[in-house]
Amino acid sequence: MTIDEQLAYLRKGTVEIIREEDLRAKLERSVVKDVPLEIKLGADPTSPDIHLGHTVVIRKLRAFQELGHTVTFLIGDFTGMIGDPSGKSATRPQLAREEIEANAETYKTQIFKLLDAEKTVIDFNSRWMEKLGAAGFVKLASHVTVRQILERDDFQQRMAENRPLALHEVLYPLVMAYDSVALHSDVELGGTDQKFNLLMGRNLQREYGQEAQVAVIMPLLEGTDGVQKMSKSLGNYIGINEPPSEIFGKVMSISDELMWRYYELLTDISIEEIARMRRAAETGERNPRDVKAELAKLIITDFHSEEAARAAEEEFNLIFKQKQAPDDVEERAVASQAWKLPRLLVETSLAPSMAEARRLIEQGGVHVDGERQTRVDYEVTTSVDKSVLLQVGKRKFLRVRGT
RNA sequence: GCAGGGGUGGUCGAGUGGUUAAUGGCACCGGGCUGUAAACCCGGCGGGCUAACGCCCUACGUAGGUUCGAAUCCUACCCCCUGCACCA
Repeated sequence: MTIDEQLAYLRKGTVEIIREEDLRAKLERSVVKDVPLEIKLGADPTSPDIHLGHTVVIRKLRAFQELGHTVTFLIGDFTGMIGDPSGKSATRPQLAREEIEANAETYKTQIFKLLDAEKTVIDFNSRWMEKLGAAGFVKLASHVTVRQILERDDFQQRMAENRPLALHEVLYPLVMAYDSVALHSDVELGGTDQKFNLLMGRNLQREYGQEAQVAVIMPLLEGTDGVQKMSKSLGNYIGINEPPSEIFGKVMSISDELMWRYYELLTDISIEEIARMRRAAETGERNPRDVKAELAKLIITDFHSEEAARAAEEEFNLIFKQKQAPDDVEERAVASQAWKLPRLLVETSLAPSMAEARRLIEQGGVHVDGERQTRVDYEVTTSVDKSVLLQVGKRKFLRVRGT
């Protein structure tokens, strides 16, 4: 690829590249000197469950990797010990060394579904932060003024709105920036929420006499609700470790508008091709539903396999097109007896409480052997000989058999 | 420490002695319409017992108190936020 082609490839999906001229220069130099660029991506060690939102930037990391550059997946175990600045919840307990190791392993198995394990460096920022010591830290802090730090938008807002801003939160960007210095990072990737931190890295690198890194800023992926950013705490996420059928279902229920966004940020399909598909769907040439199913399969293929994707689609069609129960419903053993339906639902955890179970039944959300049951005094007799199929809502199935 | 403001259900936020399990929004759950789209519409949304009427328990920072009756009044305590702080 020519430099221009590389730039175009790297630009796909980005919100901003600061600065693109710098990136071009770095790419050119890399070719001339035959030295790969150092690409950095920081990760929080406290929640190693990766969802699709995280994969947006990981995919971009892969793009750099494909072009032959060195990518470092930096686990912020030191910053993690301080705590997340944006969360106002109680300070997180310090992670033990073993927990961090365990989380790192979890990260690896997940990110290597997208990245080339052979060419990915996993590092920890405690490696240099711990060596720094208090004196070193103070010295580090002297490179940045309070005014510079307070320029950060969310800091300003919090000051203006009289909301709390803890001192350590102010130090957070400083540590992140120092990571770039320690790694001699050429490019750092991050979401739009990281813009300030990435720029701080540039500033600090200059302070330390290094060439400033390029900040490649990716959008924050909207969650399944299509409005707020995808996050675990908002419950609008699709985890990459979720079972294929789960991913399929979640993707199918996103809005059509959001589907295009997912195509752009979560697949390798080109912008032009996506535009074509969109026209086809809007003119009725293709059913948007089918386009969405394609997307679901592509995503599942990334994290599971093509077969798993096909199987998930089949199961989905069985349940929702033919309104049948899937083939492989989990079977649970319960005592052989006559059960009051609400009691049975609670016993099998299909409902969290008796009150909730009654509600579900009365509202028509419960089927027994395919028959809707709306009476809370309905009785189900379980025995060893035959299993009974319970369905709660549209998607929860369970077979019970007496012991 | 001092001054002021504040702590209500998953969340935001009403409520300042009684029909308040606590208005309303959001989130969530079930149903309907569909392509399980989205949007929209209907219903629900602390828990236990009951086929049901209904009964009971728990809940408005914590602990006491006043009262026939308290989320609402009083006392103490805890926590959070903002401001003050030096020279004087």
